[in-house]
Amino acid sequence: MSSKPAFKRAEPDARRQSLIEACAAVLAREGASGASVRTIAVAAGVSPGLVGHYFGSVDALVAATYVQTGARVDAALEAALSEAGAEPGAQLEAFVTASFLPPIADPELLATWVSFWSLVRSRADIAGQHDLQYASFRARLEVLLAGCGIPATEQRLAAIAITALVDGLWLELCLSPGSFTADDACAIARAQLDAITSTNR
Amino acid sequence: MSSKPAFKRAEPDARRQSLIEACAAVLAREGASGASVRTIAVAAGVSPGLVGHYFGSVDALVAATYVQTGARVDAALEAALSEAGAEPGAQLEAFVTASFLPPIADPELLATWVSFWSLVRSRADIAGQHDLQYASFRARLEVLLAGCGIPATEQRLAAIAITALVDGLWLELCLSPGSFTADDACAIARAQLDAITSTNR
DNA sequence: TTGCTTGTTGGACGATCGTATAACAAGTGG
DNA sequence: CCACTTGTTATACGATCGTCCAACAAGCAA
Repeated sequence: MSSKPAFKRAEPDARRQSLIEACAAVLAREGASGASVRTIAVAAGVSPGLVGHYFGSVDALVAATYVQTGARVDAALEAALSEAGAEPGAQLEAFVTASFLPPIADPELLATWVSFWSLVRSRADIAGQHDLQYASFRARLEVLLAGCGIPATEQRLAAIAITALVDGLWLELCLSPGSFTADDACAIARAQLDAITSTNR
Repeated sequence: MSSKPAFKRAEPDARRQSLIEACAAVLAREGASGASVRTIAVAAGVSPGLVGHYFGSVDALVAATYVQTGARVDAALEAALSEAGAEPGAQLEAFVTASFLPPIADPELLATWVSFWSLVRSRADIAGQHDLQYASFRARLEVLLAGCGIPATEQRLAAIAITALVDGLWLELCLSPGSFTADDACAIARAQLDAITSTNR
């Protein structure tokens, strides 16, 4: 009579990935203060010791979760951009409104992102990752703005404005989902893009 | 030979206020996960037991801190509004750009606010206070927009857009103070207000 | 001064935190 | 079928968490 195995071994990368996903889920559900080793381990269906085994510490796991979440967002943005064709205005619009469409407009992803924001001030590694992420986003925006004919002297402020609007809409869509819809957010973003591009045409 | 008193009694309201201020300071410095009874008590210069005595629990203290912080922001916004004169456009501009001037543009206040955002998803009382705060802000904006001649059908989305931009600029001004200045934020906000009001003139 | 009220302290309590590690077992090569 | 490697579990440890409460003392009234 054979009993089923007590656990199943996994590829190191697969196990790391599942721990990261569990960490993101816990951050979304309970926030940064609820992301304990045991809670994350339960969410991943493993024992608490595995967190230390693969990441060394909880802080490192949270940082790795930020890195991989940022990469996932970047990939989704680039995918939306590549489907927009060659017209610069359409590219910019697709890049911006992608934040309000799947897979980025996922409430769980938004909530996880808010948790990262809350950690920026108290953790240097999270702050560093944050700066990288947002500098990259703004730089990408500036390239797209340049393609739309925005003068170089105005690209920086325009990129900051778009980033702020996207973040603000993303935030409120996460915290008060009842106050407006993703379609509202898209319409608002398109209006701002029109205002920016039409004054320099 | 008289020794100095071991502690000094305070008016209940004054003590409550100092605990709230200490809580806000800790939230700004360490985030929501660092806002423990002992840390807050040390920041306030009192013993840990006083938190339970005045607020019953740490959660209640944090909620009270959100309420009083929101009231402080509201008061500052109204003060900026009352100094703007009677012209509707100037009133709207003053109300919006006040978020990037003292006393609202205080890095510590911004950081405290981000901590509240991070608690919305996991705590019903914080979520309720958040909805009250933002519904009030948007309603105030809609009145000012109406005064500028914005049609009733467009007031809601315009208020959402302005709120999002302000929050986004506020957020990034807090998390990445080096990427742009408060003056940049004011200029961006003014540009958005011009875009909104000029299309309905 | 004396007594009373009560704001305040400081520690006890069990629960949970992060981390480290010994014991176990799954999967593989012989 | 048997070692052997190592992914995995489970537990131990000290620190810190939130809450509670008995004891203390500051300030006022008499």
